[in-house]
Parts: sequence; structure tokens; C-alpha cells
Amino acid sequence: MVGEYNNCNDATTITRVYKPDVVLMDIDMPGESGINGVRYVKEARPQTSVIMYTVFEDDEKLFQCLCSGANGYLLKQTPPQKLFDGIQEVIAGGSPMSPVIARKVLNSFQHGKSNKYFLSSREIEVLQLLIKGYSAKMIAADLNISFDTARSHLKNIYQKLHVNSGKEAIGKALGEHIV
Amino acid sequence: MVGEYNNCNDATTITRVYKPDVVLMDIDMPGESGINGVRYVKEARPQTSVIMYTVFEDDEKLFQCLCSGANGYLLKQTPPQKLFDGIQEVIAGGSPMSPVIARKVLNSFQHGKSNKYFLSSREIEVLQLLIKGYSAKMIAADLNISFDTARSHLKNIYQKLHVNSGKEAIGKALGEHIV
DNA sequence: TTATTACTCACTCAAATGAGGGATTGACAC
DNA sequence: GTGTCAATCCCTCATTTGAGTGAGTAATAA
Repeated sequence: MVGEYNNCNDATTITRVYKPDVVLMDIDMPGESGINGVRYVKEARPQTSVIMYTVFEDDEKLFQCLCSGANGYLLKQTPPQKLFDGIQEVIAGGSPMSPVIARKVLNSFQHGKSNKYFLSSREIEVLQLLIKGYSAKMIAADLNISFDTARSHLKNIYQKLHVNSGKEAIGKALGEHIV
Repeated sequence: MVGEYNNCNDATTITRVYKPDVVLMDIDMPGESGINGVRYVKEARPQTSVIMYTVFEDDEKLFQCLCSGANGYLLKQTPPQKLFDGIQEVIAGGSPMSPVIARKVLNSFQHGKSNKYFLSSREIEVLQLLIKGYSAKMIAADLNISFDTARSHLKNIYQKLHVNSGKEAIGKALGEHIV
């Protein structure tokens, strides 16, 4: 145990000086958020494992932490023995997660194909080609339909997605995992 | 224990008939792959929890399983007690994962920002606006530069990304996690 | 039967785009 | 002090695109 702090403002230098094997990081702290804290620690010393240890099971915060490089995510309700297990596990190269968190993480892989904009199957075909970078002309050739029909489909897709251009449609489709 | 099968060809009907709480699913089986097996079970009865139980720790297979809806992923080297724990955990709404798997899953969140195409910081700014669906004119306004400069940046970006249109650039940028 | 919907095709027009050319400035490296 | 490069700006041209409007057919639902 090399230290204990009530904020992570000096996380970079502390990490450089003490070279900890494991850091337990809270999210809600005075000053800098623990989400940035993860980043500081990881940038200062990538080998250091960071376990988020917090009350939050908020989706947005969770994914920000994971994207920032956290190696584990335990809720504060975790019994002490499980916390020790988690620390051992992260040293051994694992990624301890509270059950609820693990479920959220896996769920994030399964968000695919919502189609909440009610695109027809033909429209989905067209959208997929559009995402591949095809022009209206190429889409028409690929689907053996006329140029104007392809454009017609595109216009309908834009309407359903509430966008005004192919670029926006691609951004929305990829961003919201529509296809 | 309602059944045990050496393939998952009839997974749909079996699931409908026996309504299992939990399914342990292997990947490598005669006939249909367990990756499709997950899908069959989940489509037949979404409430049924599926734990992958296999020797594979292959990245590609892992992510296919997760995307297909698996609720857990335990390696066959898992000690029996941990396997029982995992079954309890999945029933309680958790997602049991072997440490190696958990680590791979978390790593998949951290693949961001490669910039293997050596975009300048200004070009990244422009690309981010492009992805938001901005036109050249809007990008120019947003960055307080002239219309032609914005177009100039866009052309350079397209060259670096080896694409010929904004749509392709967006697809590539989002697909390869460049930004 | 009537409506609705998906899919198909056509035409027009103004605006945006991609591709080509060239030019200046300032910073930084060798 | 020469060279490189990012960033800025300008011009032209053919093509593509988005938006508007209309219309025919086939399948499905009310």
C-alpha cells in the first residue's frame, strides 16, 4: 500500500513516483473526475492496472471508464473478500467486474440491428451499400435497378432517418448501429 | 438438468419444449456451430441465459458469440466450482467470464484513436465535423476558415485515407476507429 | 373493395462535391 | 538558408447530389 488520496489531481506524478501495481479509482471526487484519473495513470504507466471502485453503475460513466483504459470495474457494494480477489485477478491479467457491470458490458455487444427507424429490407440493402461508399450510380448498378430508383430509395432513407444527406445517414447508421 | 446434446441442430425446438433457465454451449460441434446455437436459443426464448463453455479464446469467435447474445463465456479449463458459481451468477443477472475473456472484452473498448493514416490535428478536426454530417460550407463556418480551405483539407484527408469521397471517408473513419 | 405500402422509374433544378491547377505564409529541421 | 510541411486561400469544370413532383405495379391489410 503506497498511498491513498482524496482526489486524482496529481495522479500522473504519483504514478510515476510510486509505480503501483494496482490502483483503485473512484469516479466522484473533488477536482478531476476519476474518468480522467484512469487516463492519467495509464498514460503515466501503462503497466499499472486500474480498477474502478465506485457506486456508479451509470451506463455513460461505465463506458467512458472502459474506453479510458480501466482494467476492472467493481461496485462499492462488493464484499471485501471479492475486492481482494479482484486485485489478485487483475494482477494475474484478468479483468474483475461486478456481475451487474459484466452484464452491461456484454449487452453493449448485442445492441446490433435495432432498425428503430423502420427501414424496409430494400432500404437496408441500399443503406449498406451507401455505407460502403457507393454512389447512387454504383448502388443502382449493384442492385440492377435504375439510377433514379436508387436515388428514390436514398431519399426515403434520409426521410426515415431524419437526415439531409448521405454523409449524415452513414454517420447515424454506424453511430447508432442500425445496420 | 433437462438435457444434453452433442450438437445444436435442434436448439430452437429443444429450447421451446424444455424452457431451460441456463444453457451451456460449446462452439465446436458436429453440424451447426455453437455461435449459431446461441442465436437459436436466444430467438426461441430470450429469457434463457446462455453461457459459452468452450476451449476457444479466439478473438473472432469470442466477439461473434457476444454479438449473438451470449450471457457469459467460460473456458473449459474453468474449475468445476467456478462453473457452478457462474451458473448461479448468470441466473442472478450477472455475466460470468473467465479472467482472460474479461480482459479481451474490456480491451475491445480501448482500441480507439489509431491515426495510422497520419492525419494532422487540423485534419482530424475537419474529419470529426465531416462525420457529424457537416458540409464543406458548415465546416468552414465552424472553424472560421474559408470555404476553399475547408475543401482543401477535405481533399488532403481523402488522399491520406485513400478514398474518393466524404462518404467513404466517414465509413472508413468510423469503421477503423480512426477518430 | 379500398387503402396502404414497397418498389420501381422519370424529369427538373439549384447546390454541393471531387479533381485539377496554383499560391502564400509561418514554423521547424537540417 | 534551404527545404519541408501544415495551414490558409483562390479558380475552374464536370459530375453528383438533394429536393421537389409525379406515376405505375404488385402485394398486403382493412
